[in-house]
Amino acid sequence: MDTANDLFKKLTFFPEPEFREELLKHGQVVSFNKGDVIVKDGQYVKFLPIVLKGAIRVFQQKEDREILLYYVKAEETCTMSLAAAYFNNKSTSHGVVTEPTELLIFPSSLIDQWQLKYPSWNKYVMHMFRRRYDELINSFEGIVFDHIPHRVLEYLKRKGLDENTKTVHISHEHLARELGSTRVVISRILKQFERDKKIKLFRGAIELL
Amino acid sequence: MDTANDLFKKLTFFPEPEFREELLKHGQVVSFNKGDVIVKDGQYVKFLPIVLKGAIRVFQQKEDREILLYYVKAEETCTMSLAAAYFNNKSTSHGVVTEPTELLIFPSSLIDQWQLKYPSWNKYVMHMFRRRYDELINSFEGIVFDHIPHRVLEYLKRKGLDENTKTVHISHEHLARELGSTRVVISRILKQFERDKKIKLFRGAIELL
DNA sequence: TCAGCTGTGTATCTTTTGATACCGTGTGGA
DNA sequence: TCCACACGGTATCAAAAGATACACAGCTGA
Repeated sequence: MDTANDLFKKLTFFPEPEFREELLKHGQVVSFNKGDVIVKDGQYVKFLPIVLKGAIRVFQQKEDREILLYYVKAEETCTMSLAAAYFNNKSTSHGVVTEPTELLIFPSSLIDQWQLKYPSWNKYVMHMFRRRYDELINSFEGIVFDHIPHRVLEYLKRKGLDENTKTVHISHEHLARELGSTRVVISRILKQFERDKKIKLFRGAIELL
Repeated sequence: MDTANDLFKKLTFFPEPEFREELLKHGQVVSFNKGDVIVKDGQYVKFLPIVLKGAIRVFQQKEDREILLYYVKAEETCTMSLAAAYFNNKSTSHGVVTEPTELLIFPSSLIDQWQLKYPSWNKYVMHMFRRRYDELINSFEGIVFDHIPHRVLEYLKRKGLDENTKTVHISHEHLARELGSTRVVISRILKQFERDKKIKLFRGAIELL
């Protein structure tokens, strides 16, 4: 079992000794459980998180639907929070923990100094921005070009790989939210997949064949 | 009539004298005409552009359709180029000039130094990333939630505002590309708008009422 | 144990969008 | 002048996705 300190040590992409000292000095390790809300739309971002373990689901809410932006996973940070913190803006997104999660959090006020002082941080930030942008383009592409059945299958496969399992635990309702569709449509598609022997359906779970 | 030097002077958001000197020393002003290709998918990005006047349309191409990412307008830079240059990656997008355009271009190799040396550049980069990301989210939202007619109207209104005119010069075909749809669909929708007295159609142009 | 909630299956209907095809009508250049 | 080509109108057909409604099963807490 890793301690928070072990996890911290894994952040090897910040090599500058001086920086690592600062990270330790100002950083604070905090734990969250599934469902905990990290940030809400409209709040100022006082702390910037780096995920040590677990995942944060970041999304925007419009009327009754939501737009999934990305998941912040181990070693990553939340670019929406980063930008909001950097510019002292309110958050425009929600961040919710989806599994037991440990975060390393820093006062937002440090960010702009780090940007100038530590090349590795600078690179890290650029990398995260680039990555999030590419992810969003990908989703975008998916919506524009691919039909929902295709996207459903993609989602399930990726989730299966990520969690290294053949059984994905998710409700049709939730799956619909992830893909920006509605429950009935997803149920219909999944049932067809089951008839095609591509998956097997259970209450709250889907087995990949 | 502004000279390129006048235009350069407008970049007041880079106040550091030392930085301005460097900008002048390494920067080069180049002109392009409508249709000129600035970057292509697969090319290395050797120069980073800041638009002084005009606009660059940045998009990705997949099979026969394209995804519009953004327009780089005056005082802006192209984040895709920036990221590609920073990481020495090949470009994954195309950039094409859509009107007579003047660019200030810099050798890509300078970017990471600037990031650390000049706070104003750092802020500028963060700002651009933030902005592009928000733009993409907006398009995303549009596609997920809004029907095409709504998006067509939005597009026309915004374009009308941008160019301070009631008559937008664009073909149905081109409009379809901008919105990721097809010509027939757009023609159908526009015709309906005309019947509803929302617009008036001309060959190659649309008047807003 | 029973009420109520969540999760799922399914039918019906409508709307939206896309695909294809065909036909005009300007327009600019040979 | 005439032809090729870009532009635009429209009809027809099909597919995709959403909305709504209803039924029923499993689970959970009072």
